[in-house]
Amino acid sequence: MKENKHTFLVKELAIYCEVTTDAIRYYTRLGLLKPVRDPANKYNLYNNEDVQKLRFITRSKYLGYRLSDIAKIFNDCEKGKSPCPRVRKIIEQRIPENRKRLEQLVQLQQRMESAMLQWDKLPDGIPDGDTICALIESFEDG
Amino acid sequence: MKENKHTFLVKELAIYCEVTTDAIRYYTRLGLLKPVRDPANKYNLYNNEDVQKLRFITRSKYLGYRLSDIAKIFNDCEKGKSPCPRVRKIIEQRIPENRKRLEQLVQLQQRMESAMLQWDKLPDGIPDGDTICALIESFEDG
DNA sequence: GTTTGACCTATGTGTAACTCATATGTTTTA
DNA sequence: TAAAACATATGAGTTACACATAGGTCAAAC
Repeated sequence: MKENKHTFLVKELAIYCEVTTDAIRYYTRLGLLKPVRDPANKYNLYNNEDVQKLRFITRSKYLGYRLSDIAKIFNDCEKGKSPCPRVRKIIEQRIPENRKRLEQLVQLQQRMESAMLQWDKLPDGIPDGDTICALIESFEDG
Repeated sequence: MKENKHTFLVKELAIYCEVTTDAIRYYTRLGLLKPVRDPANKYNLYNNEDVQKLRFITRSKYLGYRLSDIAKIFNDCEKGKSPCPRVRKIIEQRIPENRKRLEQLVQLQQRMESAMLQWDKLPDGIPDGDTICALIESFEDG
C-alpha cells in the first residue's frame, strides 16, 4: 500500500514509463487510463495508479494481449473479479492463432525469396497486351 | 491476342476467379478494375482484361505485394513503362521487412508459450490494490 | 508586460484490405 | 405480381497508434 500521491502531466508520464504521449492520450481516450482533470487548466493529471496501469498495458502487449483484452481485464478488476481465467483463455487461443500467422509468413518469405532468385535470371519485360508484369506472371512455386 | 469479348457480372467474375464479390467491388472502388457500366441498369460489366488483372492481383498478393503496389504497377503499364524494376525493388525491401516481422512473431510466440507454462503452476489471483493480474505481472522471460 | 517556446487540449485523418450492414434499384422466377 | 436473388453506392468496423490542425496555458526571457 503505497501512499505516494505524486501526479504526472502527460509528458512526464510518457518519459517516466517510456511510452509516447500519443499512446497515452490514446489509452486515455479508450478509457484505459483515467486521469483527473485539473480544474484550473483542464490538464490531465495522472497518478501512481495510472503508472501501474500503463506498465500493465505495456507488459500485456508484450505478451500479445490487445487493448480490447486489456479493457476487459481492467473491467474484471473494477468488479472485484479475478481477470486470470480470462487471461488464460485469451493466451490459449492467441497461441495457435499466432502460430498460424507465423506459418503463413514463413511461407510468404519462402515465396518471396524464391521469386527473387528466379527473377535474377530474367530480363525486365515491356508491357504488351498479354502481359502485365513478366516477372510476377512467370513466378512458379513448388 | 485473344479476341474473346465475354463479359461478367460481379458474381460471375467472383466465381470464375475465386474471389469474393466484396473484394472485387473493393478493387473496383480503388480503380484497379475498370468495368464498363451497362447503361440500362448501371450494372458493372467486367471483361477478359479484368479477369487478367484480377488474377494478377491475386498472384501479386500471394507474393507479398500490396494493393497500393499493384496500383503503381498498373499505372506503369498504362504508360507503356515496364513495371519490372519497381517490382524487383519492392520485393527487395519487403523481404527484410518480413523477416523482421517474422522474428518478432517468433519471439512473441516464445513469450506466450513460456507464459502459459509458468502460469500452469500458478493459482488465479483476486485483484487487490497492488495487483491487476497476478499472472501477467508475475511473468518473467529469459 | 509581453512575447516566445514548450507544453497542454480535443478532434479528425491516415494506415491495410477487406467484411458487413444499410438502403435501394433490377431481374428472374414461381 | 410478389418474392428471391441479384445489383448498386456508401459508411462503419477492424488495430494501435502517428500525425496534423486549431487553439488554450504556462514559465521564463526580454
